[in-house]
Amino acid sequence: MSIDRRSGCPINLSLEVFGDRWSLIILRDMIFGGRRHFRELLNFSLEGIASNILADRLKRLMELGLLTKADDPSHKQKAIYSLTEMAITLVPIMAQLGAWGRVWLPVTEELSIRAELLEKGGPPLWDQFMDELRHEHLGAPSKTPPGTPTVRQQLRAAYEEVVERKAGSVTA
Amino acid sequence: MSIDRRSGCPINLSLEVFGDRWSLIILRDMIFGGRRHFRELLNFSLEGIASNILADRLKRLMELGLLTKADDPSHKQKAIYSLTEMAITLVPIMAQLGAWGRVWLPVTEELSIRAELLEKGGPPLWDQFMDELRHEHLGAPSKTPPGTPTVRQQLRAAYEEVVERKAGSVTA
DNA sequence: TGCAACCGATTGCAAAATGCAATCGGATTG
DNA sequence: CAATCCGATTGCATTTTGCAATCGGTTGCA
Repeated sequence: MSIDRRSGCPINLSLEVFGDRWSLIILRDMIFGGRRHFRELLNFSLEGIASNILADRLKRLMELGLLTKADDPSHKQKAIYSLTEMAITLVPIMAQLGAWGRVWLPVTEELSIRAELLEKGGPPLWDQFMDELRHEHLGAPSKTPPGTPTVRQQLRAAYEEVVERKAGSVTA
Repeated sequence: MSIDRRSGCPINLSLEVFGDRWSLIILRDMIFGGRRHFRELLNFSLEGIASNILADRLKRLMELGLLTKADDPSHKQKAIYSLTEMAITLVPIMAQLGAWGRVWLPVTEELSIRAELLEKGGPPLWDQFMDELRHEHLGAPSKTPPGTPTVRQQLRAAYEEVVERKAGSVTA
């Protein structure tokens, strides 16, 4: 697939890649949620994506060079989707989108804590995260010293802490 | 208008605001192109937006709080569209989108020079630009010392320099 | 060996969004 | 007073979206 080419403007071309309601959501779930399989993306989707749309977008994202697909050696039917470098470098865009949404839109606390952390961490944290994604998806050597919590672990821990605190304040 | 609320995730909510092919294009033309009138947005649109879609998106962006509309005192039929603070703070997102598109997509040189400048300038330049937009659209006092070229002037000059150079290299 | 659960999709269909072309009534300009 | 410009609106065909059901094959378990 090649994109429309309405114009050669970088913002326009970026919009032609993910100027729809689902492409960036799928990439978000892969990047921040660590999803790698079709069913994970389908069943754990917060927004309730339909299977035909998911299939269509995965295909499109592969054709555009943002994802690759490989067989899962442990299961003859399973496919493993991986982010390409092109998709991994979306992290700063995701961070800015999250930061903006957190300020201006009716976000929930538990779903925005990750955006807050990512914003506070700034470019150094984004770089560390991208490095981890390269390790996870491209097999690149990891630069983070062993024992250090990964960015995704930090984000997950913060999320769970909020969920727990909110649950506690109701029952306590 | 209130958005769909598929989920309270900031990235999802941001996508519900401008996860379509035109909303961000219109905002881009207002932010970087300085467009304020319906006809300017319609006739100078690189991507060729249709008038019904433009009308629909302007209405939607107003309902979402990204734009305001006012009468043009010089012409009883003219409406002046202004960016709100909510829209002005999209500048970092625009910059990141431009930077990413410039790397990964088939941009043209003259249309990506502005993205390059914005990327090189980084957050300090974005802040200066947002300050100018606040002055232009919200009537805020300008912090930039008089005599300093505005960011939009710098971007425009760079664009025209490329266009001129490319035209020269053909005829020379 | 049988069967339920799971795998990545595909199909059919209705509803909504998109995009194009023509046109609206009023305001302004020459 | 005619041509042009103003911000839209209308009609209509095409495309995209989203939901629900289902596909053929694989796997895990009794």
